[in-house]
Amino acid sequence: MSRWEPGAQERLSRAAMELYAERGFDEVTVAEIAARAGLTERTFFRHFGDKAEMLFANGGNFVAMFVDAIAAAPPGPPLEAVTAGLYAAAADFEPRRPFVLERQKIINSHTDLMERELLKLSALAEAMSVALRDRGVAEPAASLAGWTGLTVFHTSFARWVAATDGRTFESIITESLAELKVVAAG
Amino acid sequence: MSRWEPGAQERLSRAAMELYAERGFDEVTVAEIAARAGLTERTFFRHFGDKAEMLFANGGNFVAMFVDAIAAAPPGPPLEAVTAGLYAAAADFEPRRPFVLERQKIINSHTDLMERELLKLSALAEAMSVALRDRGVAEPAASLAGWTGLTVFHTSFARWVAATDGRTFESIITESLAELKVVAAG
DNA sequence: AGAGTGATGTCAGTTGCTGACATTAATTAC
DNA sequence: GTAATTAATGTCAGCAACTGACATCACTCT
Repeated sequence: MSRWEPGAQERLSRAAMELYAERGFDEVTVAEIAARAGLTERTFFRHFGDKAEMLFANGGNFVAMFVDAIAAAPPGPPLEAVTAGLYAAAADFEPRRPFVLERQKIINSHTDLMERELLKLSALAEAMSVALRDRGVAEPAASLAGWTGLTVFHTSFARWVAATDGRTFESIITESLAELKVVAAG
Repeated sequence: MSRWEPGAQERLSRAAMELYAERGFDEVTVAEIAARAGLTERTFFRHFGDKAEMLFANGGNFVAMFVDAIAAAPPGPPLEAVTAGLYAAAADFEPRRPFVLERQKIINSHTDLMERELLKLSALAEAMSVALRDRGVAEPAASLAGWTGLTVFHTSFARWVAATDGRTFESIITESLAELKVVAAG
């Protein structure tokens, strides 16, 4: 037993998600989030660097999924290793669809949050590029493949979020990859 | 003759660039920028939406260059229209290299500025996608080509900025495009 | 028992940013 | 030619994000 209710970070996350969904990101103050979590504004900033960060706090796992899949992929062309990462992500997202949609609705409704998301996505592209270089892929191929992976992920994700027909993320990625090869061939 | 010195926006831009370069983005207050420009903090925010925006204020022209080049490109595969946009941008950047490098140094030194830059770049990718759809390119090919254009631009730009051997932006783009085709072929 | 640790609270302060209203040269309306 | 309007700026008051310094106190280690 500790002096305070445990799980402060979790409570802050929940409170923030609820309030953002109820009233919109910039209609909610940090003090309100903290109050609903039974904590103080100052404590909020000890757990999250800023007001937006809580929506991206588990970004490390996200990147690791891609990187691990790339590292574990059998030898072959870089885009195939990246593809392994894409499928790993799709498998992770698919069962969490309701949560992911809710979160994305919040993000898409506010520019600051979109900025932050793009920063995280660019970090993903760079991490994939590094993972490819670790497999011996030279520049500029590694960076191009990393960013191409991001292109496929990002456009496929948008289609998956918008889909109303229950299509799987995986099938959208498969289609996008095929289409990309046609487009890139010029 | 008007009541005040003309060119307030220009003065604010210059003052900000100087101060950001001298002391770093977040060591400079808006009040200081305004004072150096002979204006008031309140006036600063009438010209620029926020402290970062001045570094991206001419982003409209930038996007327009790509979009116009895509619209004007002869009929052909989408990636060739995008390529026309890339070369147009390279021609625009090349003679302004010293300024571009200085600006990029500031941006790369601060996360908030990188976020904003990525937002502008994603707007570029979306604008290119729209321009391609206007030429009759279907989805998802249009989005994939637009974001692939961004991939080539962004990675080539980074190499051009880092280059110490005086290589031209155009030659880097040509090389990146060739490499991209190899990578995407899988 | 005493010392130390770690998560939280308290408080005061800076700064980005906004709304409401005032000012006044230049312009336009009559 | 005077009056009304406009446009760019100034003044002032205030909110909310974020930070640093220091206090608290259950728990743990020695």
